[in-house]
Amino acid sequence: MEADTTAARRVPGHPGTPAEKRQLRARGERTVRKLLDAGIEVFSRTGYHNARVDDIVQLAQTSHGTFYLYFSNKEDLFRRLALDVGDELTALVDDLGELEPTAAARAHLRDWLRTFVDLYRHYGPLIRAWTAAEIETTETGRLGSDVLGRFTAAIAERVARIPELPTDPQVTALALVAMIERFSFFALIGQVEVSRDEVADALTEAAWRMLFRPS
Amino acid sequence: MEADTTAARRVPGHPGTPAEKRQLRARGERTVRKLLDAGIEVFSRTGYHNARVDDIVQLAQTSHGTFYLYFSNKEDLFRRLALDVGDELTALVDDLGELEPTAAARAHLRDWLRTFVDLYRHYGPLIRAWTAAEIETTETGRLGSDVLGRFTAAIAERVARIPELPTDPQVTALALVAMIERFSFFALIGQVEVSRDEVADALTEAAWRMLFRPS
Amino acid sequence: MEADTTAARRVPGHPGTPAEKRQLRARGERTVRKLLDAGIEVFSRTGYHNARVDDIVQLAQTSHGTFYLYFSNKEDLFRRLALDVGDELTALVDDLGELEPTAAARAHLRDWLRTFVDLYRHYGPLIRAWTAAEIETTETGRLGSDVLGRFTAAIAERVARIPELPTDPQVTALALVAMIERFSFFALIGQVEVSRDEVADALTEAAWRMLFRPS
Amino acid sequence: MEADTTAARRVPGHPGTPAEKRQLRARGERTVRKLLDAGIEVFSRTGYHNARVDDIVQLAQTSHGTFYLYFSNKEDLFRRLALDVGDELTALVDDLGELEPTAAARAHLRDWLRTFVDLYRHYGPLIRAWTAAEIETTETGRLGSDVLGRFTAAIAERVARIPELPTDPQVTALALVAMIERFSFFALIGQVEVSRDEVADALTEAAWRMLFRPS
DNA sequence: TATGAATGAGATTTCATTCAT
DNA sequence: AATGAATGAAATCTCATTCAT
Repeated sequence: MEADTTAARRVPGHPGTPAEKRQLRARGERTVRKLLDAGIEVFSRTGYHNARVDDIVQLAQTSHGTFYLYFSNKEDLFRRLALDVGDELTALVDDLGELEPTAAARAHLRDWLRTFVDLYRHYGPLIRAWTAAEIETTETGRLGSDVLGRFTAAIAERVARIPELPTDPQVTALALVAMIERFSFFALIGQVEVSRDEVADALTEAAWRMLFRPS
Repeated sequence: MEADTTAARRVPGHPGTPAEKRQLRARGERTVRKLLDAGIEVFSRTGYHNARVDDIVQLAQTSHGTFYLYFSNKEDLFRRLALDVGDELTALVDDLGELEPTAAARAHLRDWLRTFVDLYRHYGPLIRAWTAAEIETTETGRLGSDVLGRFTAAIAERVARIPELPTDPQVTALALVAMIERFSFFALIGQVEVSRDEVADALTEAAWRMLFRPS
Repeated sequence: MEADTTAARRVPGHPGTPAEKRQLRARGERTVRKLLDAGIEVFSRTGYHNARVDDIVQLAQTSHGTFYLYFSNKEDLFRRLALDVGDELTALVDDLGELEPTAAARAHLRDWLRTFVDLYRHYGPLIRAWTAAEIETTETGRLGSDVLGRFTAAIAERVARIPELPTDPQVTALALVAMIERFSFFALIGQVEVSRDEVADALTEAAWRMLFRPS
Repeated sequence: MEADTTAARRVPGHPGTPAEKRQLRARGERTVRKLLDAGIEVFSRTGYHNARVDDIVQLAQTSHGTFYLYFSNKEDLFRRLALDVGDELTALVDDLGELEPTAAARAHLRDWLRTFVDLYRHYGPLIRAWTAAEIETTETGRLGSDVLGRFTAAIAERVARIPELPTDPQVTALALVAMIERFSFFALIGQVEVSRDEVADALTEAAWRMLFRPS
């Protein structure tokens, strides 16, 4: 088992060292990845509070000790996942095009919503955990609000450029986000029997009606 | 002095056994009421999972023993509250008038949404706990889905009577409910700074736009 | 900090799940052993019902947590001990020689009864707990009956080979076992002041009289 | 509700008073009787420790308050029952005739054992609870030992009058009692399938063999 | 880097007993 | 004489986190 390592050390000079170190680092990274994935899975299945470190560790096929080697506690793991989601959502919002009453813009919105629904399928449970607001009212709780706030703000910015919209862009954006998030959730838990595309279509239609008068 | 408490000892009180079985006198009823109210308050403040029976009991100014006299555990209390909410929501939905493109209907909807927002302010934490899906995926969890399903169905029924609406009434209703519920939530937790009436107005506007073309 | 402990939350650890599942290392095994020994000691001193997990844990010099790492509850520990006793009794019964009206056989029986009395001194409290029938009328309760049944059956088999015995071997064997067990018990709790050897002698004499006519 | 009482008080002089008092006393006695009977039943079913005051009270169709009106606690009820058993056993032992190697004496013994088995059927669980020695090592615990001691002593007295018995009468008597008690128990719980009379016959035969050489 | 074992604070739950009517 | 309600001490049990190897 140690044979390879020994062999590597035989190589004279530094060349071998980095490689070996990189090897170890790779292993650690793999472990972290396994834990994060397990975290998503377990949080999804049971929610933040019912998730036990033990469940995560078992699914990741590691030990408690290892868990605390990489994360300072359960919330820490959650926070890292939340940051990931935040990044994804931020990236996503950048892809959102202009909101104009054109067929092209509408098609673009539909595609964008499809991506959102996919994202929600993967990370939804985390997003819900934020909004469930049951997490200790600390940093992590605010983190969720912040991400959601930025997400909404970015949309509001687009909404603001729509002429002749009587309502406050902030409020309209929030109504949109609310609908999109919750509808995705309902679709996810099977409250309504629809495919990913149908969800996106329905949301597109609803959003379009809210934003634009018919020509 | 006597205290054998093997867990397996008795069938672990199917939730609800205690209080539903016995015929309560006035005093008992008062106590149950106090506990239920304390439950709402505590669940609101800290969420379902962070709520400890101890908190509820303290707020209700009774003892642990008394709590378990009437409820078999925390979830049991929650279930009873959830049933109440279900009743209130069902009652509310009956008050929803026809959805027609008239000023009167619109005013009625706005009033109705105000009532909803008030209700949400009182019971919101419970509703969220349902949807957070963090409660054991048992009876109680389904209870939430059921109530929400009935609520949505009732709205769908009204929506179906609107002529010339291109989208599926079920889906439209769900989009509406999603928006209403989540927007109320965002408003409640202060994600957006708006009064009860402003929330109702915004929701009315958004809903109206989704449902009706301008004359 | 995290401490949601709704009882219903997990299937309440079928007794035995913990320790039987995991592969124990030396240290773990030592701990289990300490707990089992402490269990015998505490059950002996105070009886099954008065024994608190706390007592066992203290005597074993471990913590509550550790106890529940290996046993799902008090009854689980008891069950494991009962299985041990069952094994010992089964092994003992194999050592019982033929029952013949010879001096050698009688001497052998006396020795055998001495061993039994020793065993009873060690495990008696457990055996009594079975028969006290105070333990939940479940698996564990039946366990006792089973072991006792096998024990009696093995003796009955020997008895059946005695010629000219007018009574039913089964019944005779049970009468013997009844006498042996209960007399040991009386001796143990000091109902009668006799040494281990005196108990064995008395039982031998009584048994011999029941089984054989004088030559 | 107070009407009758008032009416009774109208009757001049004492005549009415006693009758009324006697009435009340009778009611109280009936309640005590109900509680004692319920005690036997519940102790029999579940043993001393698992018996909850609540079970007894429910079976007796009274309330907690009433229970503590007549008994100072659970042990008190048990003690009163134990005293009853003691009385019965003492009475029974007086009926035991001489132990002589005659057919008449043997027949008498068999009848006596039948009575014992009947008694055991009714009070056995209490007797076992004594001997389980799990009751707080107080007065009540000793009570059981005492009764059993007297019972054994009375038998030892008869045994002592048997000529040519090589073993100590005390020890022999105890062996007899041990066998009788435990065998009855085994029969009671169905360890062996025998009728009351068969139990008595088997015990008679075994006892006789222990006490007398064949003529 | 990894791990199984151990810990103990904190939550839940039971039930004998007392209280007020 | 009777009762339903309330109590709280004491027990059980869980699980996030630390430790020793």
